Amino acid sequence: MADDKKLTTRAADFSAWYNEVVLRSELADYSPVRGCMVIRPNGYGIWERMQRQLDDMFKATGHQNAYFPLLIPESFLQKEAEHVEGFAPEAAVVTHGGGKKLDEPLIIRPTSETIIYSMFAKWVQSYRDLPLLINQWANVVRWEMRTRLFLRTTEFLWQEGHTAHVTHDEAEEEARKMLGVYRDFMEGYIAMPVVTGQKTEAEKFAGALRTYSCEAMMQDNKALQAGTSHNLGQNFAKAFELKFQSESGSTEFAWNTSWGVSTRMVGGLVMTHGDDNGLRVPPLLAPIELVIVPIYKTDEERAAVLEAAQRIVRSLTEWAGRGTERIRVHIDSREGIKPGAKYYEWELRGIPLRLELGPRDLASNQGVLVRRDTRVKRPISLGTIGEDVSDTLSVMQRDMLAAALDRREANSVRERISYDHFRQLMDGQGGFVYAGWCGDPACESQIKEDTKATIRCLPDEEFRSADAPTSCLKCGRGATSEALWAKAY
RNA sequence: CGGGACGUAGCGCAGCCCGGUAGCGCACCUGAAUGGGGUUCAGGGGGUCGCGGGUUCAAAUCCCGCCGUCCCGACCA
Repeated sequence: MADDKKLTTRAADFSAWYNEVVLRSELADYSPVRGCMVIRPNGYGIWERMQRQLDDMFKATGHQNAYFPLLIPESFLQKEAEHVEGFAPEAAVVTHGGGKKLDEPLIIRPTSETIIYSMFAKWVQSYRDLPLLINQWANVVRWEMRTRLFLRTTEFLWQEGHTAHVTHDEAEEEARKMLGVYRDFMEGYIAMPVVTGQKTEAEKFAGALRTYSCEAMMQDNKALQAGTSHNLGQNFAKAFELKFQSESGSTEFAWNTSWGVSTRMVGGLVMTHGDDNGLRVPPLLAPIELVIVPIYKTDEERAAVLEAAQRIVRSLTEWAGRGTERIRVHIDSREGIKPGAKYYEWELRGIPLRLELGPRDLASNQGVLVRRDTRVKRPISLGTIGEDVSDTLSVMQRDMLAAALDRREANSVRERISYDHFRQLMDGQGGFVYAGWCGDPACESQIKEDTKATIRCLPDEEFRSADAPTSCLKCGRGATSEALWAKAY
């Protein structure tokens, strides 16, 4: 496994620290193909748990899974003007098949609006066929200039929801509802607090009427767009003739939404919770919640400790205090590796809890439980280990969210500051700045040019300042809205 | 695509300036001891020196070309 004993510290260089944690905790590796990563079992285990939870949430809100083709005819992409402009530059194109040049090139999907709405058009005739609520788990390809493990890879795994509705308001409600589902998941499972809000015209999805997003703050104070939800209006319905007959007999175009989250969330997890000892995985997403490290000298002790460890595993997996969701536990019984080396290894991989178990413990029917987030050690009785472990995991899940929230608020600026002060801030420590905006795209792009900061979103009411800003951060004219400014990934 | 750095064992690097038997640390394999926070000793395996060409008696080293990676910009879930 890892060769160097210590991790580069975050303070020195966040990027180097991030890459090192991802590689050394065995979440992912570089692949032979430019910009594509290999997701290793440790990373895929976390993604799998994210998938399972989100999938349950999508089903609970009435959605069904389906699957659409990887290859999309080039002409499909061109049917929606803004969409092709946004995605053509980063398209990967298949030009040959069966040894012959294709009449029409095929695009490897960068997103599936076009192919999906072309099918929706066949499936929908009447208002009675609506709403149509579909989700797809898939891989997509976007040929980005620069890539970064999990955050921006050429190929990535994601989920894209696509729906069709009778009215604008119903589509709007759907887009909003799914944004809320994302927020619940990110805060409840990744323990990563987010600010929700609407994207500006400059930042919205190519082809959307309106885009909403979840914005999280990483430990270097930069923003990560962790999920988006779009009200597509009738743009794609018109491009693909997705029409239906209304109750009154008229022919109408449907209203669509699309929404997605990706393997980028794994990167967000690392940059939200990692520390100088490696990764920290929130318990609800950890493939293994508790690792037992046996300690022994003699063969007899080894036999006794391993036997006790197996008893604990049985009692934990049979413990029904969490209903059908059993505690995920692993015994590290590898020989020839000292316990201390195992501690470091499991800490690097971010496993939430460790149980140290040796002859001294067995004598008193206890073990030493160590939390990954705080690294605090505590003796626990083996008699009530199910309750104890389960409770500790719940506390950790809450504590990790609270810590991330505290950090975000400590690095957010809500006082009205001058543009000079803002530039200084963005040049130095960064962070989230809430400030007025006149609504003029010229101010928006000038600020981006000056500072590299962008409007992450126009925050939803819950996140807005108590005293609404009255003037624009840049030009001083009257503010039409409050904007969240930050440098972003 | 512009600016910078780099490519030598699985990983991290030295060697290159000044050409002459390819090295070090970690990891890996074998054996013994060790074992409550990164064990120790002994032995061992593993390399087309990114690729192609040139100069030379001789190239990891000098010259030319190409490819790739990373960092900084423009693009982005």
